Amino acid sequence: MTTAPHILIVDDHREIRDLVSRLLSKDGFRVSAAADGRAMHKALADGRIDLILLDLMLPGEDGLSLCRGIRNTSNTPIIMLTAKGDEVDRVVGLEMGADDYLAKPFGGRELIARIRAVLRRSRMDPAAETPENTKKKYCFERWEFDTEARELLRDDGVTIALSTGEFDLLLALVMRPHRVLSREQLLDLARGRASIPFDRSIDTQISRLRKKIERDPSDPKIIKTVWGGGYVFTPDVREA
Amino acid sequence: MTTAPHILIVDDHREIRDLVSRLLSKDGFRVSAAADGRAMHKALADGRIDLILLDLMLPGEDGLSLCRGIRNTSNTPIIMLTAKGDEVDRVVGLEMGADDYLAKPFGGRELIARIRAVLRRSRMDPAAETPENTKKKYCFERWEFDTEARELLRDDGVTIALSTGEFDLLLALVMRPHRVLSREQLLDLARGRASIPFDRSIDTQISRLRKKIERDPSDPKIIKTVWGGGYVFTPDVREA
DNA sequence: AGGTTTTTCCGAAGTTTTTCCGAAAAGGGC
DNA sequence: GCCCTTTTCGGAAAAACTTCGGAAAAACCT
Repeated sequence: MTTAPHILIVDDHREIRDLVSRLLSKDGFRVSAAADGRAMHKALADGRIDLILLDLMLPGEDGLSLCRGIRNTSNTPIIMLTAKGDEVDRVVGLEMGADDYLAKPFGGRELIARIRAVLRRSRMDPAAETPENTKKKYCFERWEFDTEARELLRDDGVTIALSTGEFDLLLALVMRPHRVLSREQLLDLARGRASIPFDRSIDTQISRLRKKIERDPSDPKIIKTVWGGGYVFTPDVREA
Repeated sequence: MTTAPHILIVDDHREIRDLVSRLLSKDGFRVSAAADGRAMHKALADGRIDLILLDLMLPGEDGLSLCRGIRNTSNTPIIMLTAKGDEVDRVVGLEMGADDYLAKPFGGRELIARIRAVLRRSRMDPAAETPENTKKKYCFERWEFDTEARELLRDDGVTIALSTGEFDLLLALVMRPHRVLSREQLLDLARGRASIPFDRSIDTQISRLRKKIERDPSDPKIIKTVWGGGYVFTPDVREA
């Protein structure tokens, strides 16, 4: 994140606008406020807005309609705010193109958590431009891990091919050396999914990775097991 | 969560405290109670609290101010309790960092539902980085305790691996140096569970920890025994 | 089909808890 | 202070419990 995200709060109640503004600025966001659709469009035209908090109930043109309007011209993330946790509203809101939905009253921390989540998703979405892909090669021990060719090159010239899963897992590990990563974290980092109760797929994958990179897979030196914790990538990593 | 969440009720009325305590224990929660801010801070320091029920009106420092204070040092979820459903209070409460808000009188069902909801949310909060977790390393005596790699590094370069239990226990101690901690507290802090009558598991764990970090495990200098009291972590701890 | 990934399964390995007993510390009477 | 009793602690050993590794089979994906 290079600069603080700019959030636009659209709500006709002054207290809510003030409250949210204070909450968000205190957390380091830049904030603008608008009381109605007109003001919102003006704010959108004026500056780069990273996310819109949009009240469902607004005088004049309501939130749903504004939401649809915004979606026609941009895909700025939108979080809908609504007075009651009405399920129908939620479905409609998400259909209209909102990215998330929050019922009032909401805790400040929840609001911020949701904003972060939506921003994270929206930033990842346009694919490609993650820091993970910018680096080309990682060196550790006797290996050179080429993320472009998606293969491992040993110092004696031997090349080892990696499957997609092996590649993703190794990348997740190599980017976070010396840190214990739980299976859950690894699953999230390497596969982007949550774990189910008795998920052993990470173990299997680790096992296959070890067979490829460890000198003695039964006594691993590179990827160590932390009993009850997860796995650690222990060597120092040199980026190239 | 593997064990029952520990809830702290802060209210100056004895009846409320007792009522809520009974209500929550019956539902399987572990409960502590505090009558004022002082007692609250003590309870927070003494054990692992998963959620705080905080009355808005308290003698001495009021709930809002306490809430803000807590937020400065941790992000333990807070549910505010208030005598009247006053809108202003709620706005202020949420701004101060409360996660939810409940007007008295409230039903037991509702209280428990709200608690569950807040706990669920806080558990999946991706930004659940408490100040405790942000700290990476603790130094004491000849040791550097790396909480990310989950290992101990001695000044002569030797590294010692720690099991989950040893790690949790050492972390609980290191975060509270110079304080006598009872077995019960340690069990709560390190394992998040209550103790059973003749529980010696903490003793055994301490013994194993001593073998790893004490120069002479039979004459411990770092983790000292307080006869009839518990254990103290005596060295100064430097956070890094 | 062919390679890859996930799930299942169970023995192996590692950890934690409980049990148990002798040792050490406090308390009390003399 | 000294001896005896009671309580608490340390740590070895055993038991109980969890987690891990890896083979094999099933599912998945093109």
